[in-house]
Amino acid sequence: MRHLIKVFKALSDGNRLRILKMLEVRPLCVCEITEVLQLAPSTVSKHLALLRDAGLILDEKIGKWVNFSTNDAPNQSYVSQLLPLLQQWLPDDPQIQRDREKVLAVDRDQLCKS
Amino acid sequence: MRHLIKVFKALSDGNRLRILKMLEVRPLCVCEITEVLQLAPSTVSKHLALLRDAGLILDEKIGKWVNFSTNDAPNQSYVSQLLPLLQQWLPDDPQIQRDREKVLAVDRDQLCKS
DNA sequence: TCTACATTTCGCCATTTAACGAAATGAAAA
DNA sequence: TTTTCATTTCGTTAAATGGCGAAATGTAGA
Repeated sequence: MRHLIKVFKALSDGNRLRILKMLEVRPLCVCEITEVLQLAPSTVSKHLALLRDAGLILDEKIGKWVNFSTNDAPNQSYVSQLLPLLQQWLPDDPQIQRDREKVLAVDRDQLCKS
Repeated sequence: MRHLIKVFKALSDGNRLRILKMLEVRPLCVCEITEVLQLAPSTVSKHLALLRDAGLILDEKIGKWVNFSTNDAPNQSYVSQLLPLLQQWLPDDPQIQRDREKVLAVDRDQLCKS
């Protein structure tokens, strides 16, 4: 039960839901997510750690950046059944739509230097 | 998105998950749930209000008692897709199993007078 | 009407959570 | 090696959360 609670807790925050819906578009690094959510990098990092610990996302270090992506082939059954549901939810949410447009416009190399 | 967050928040507490799994056995009143969870009635009432506001359970006042039951025909799509998943989860959790045995043993008329 | 009692509401307290900035970490580039 | 910079960790603060007991609510039965 502990793991299930951890998954639901991870899903019960608006900013973390926004992150998951952004990652449906493509993998992202911390500074890209920071730009879209307009939060402090340390805050975004904490959200991502929570999502990772719940098994909802994966992180892969590539050079200077860490790429975060949705955990599409999870061995945990909770996540493998919840992620497809989440993918079909909130398609018309204006906040989510704005986030996704921003994701498409964001360029990592331009963004992260400033 | 607000409603989805409310549903996930309602699901992200151990005692509320225990309540939902108990209600899979049969409808229950506050004092029966109080007996199984060993919490104060006011605390249980608060948990139930949260689950009701999320659309996960229904309440029906019958005389002195209020019967709570899982919302099996919900018009909200989140709940209608999540409840079947929850029903197939945690079948072997020892805590959940103990709760269900207690539910079967509890007698409302004997219990609530004390 | 008066009493009993299941439930809810209110006020309070301890813990958790989400946010921030500053400092630490670690890899790439100069 | 030294600097740069993406990311994480740490410490702090304000708000949310889960718990309790006491008081309020409302219905059933005497």
